[in-house]
Amino acid sequence: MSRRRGPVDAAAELRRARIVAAVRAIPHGHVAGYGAIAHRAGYPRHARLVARILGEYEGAELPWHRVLRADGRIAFAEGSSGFREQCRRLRAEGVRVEAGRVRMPRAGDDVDAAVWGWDGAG
DNA sequence: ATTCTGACCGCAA
DNA sequence: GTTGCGGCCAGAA
Repeated sequence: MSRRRGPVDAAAELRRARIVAAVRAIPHGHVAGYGAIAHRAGYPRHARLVARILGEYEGAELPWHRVLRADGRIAFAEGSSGFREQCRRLRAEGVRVEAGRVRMPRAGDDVDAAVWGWDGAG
């Protein structure tokens, strides 16, 4: 293949691998923000890259549904198939979703506190 | 190189 | 609570 094997591709693959690993590390029944995942993967300010990568893994074995926006809202447009699917999967593992959003501690102050923050259902 | 896009983020009003 | 806007950065055209 004529696929480039240079350092740029290598770096991109590493980013992808680290981000996927961070997503897989989210415990069952918990959620995390795009930015938090990026930060934890070692790439702060790469929230949009996380979103992009999740899209590539659509359907693959990856708990993509546990990734939400920083404010706890589902990133898909309300009513879209993606929105409904994510909502369904979250509820299936006991996460409380109200009006397309999950209660999350505020990101920004203490990143670590926000990373695996969950809805507090119980 | 330049331009456009996006499952985003933070802050201000 | 909401909306708007600038900032952010990798990928694709």
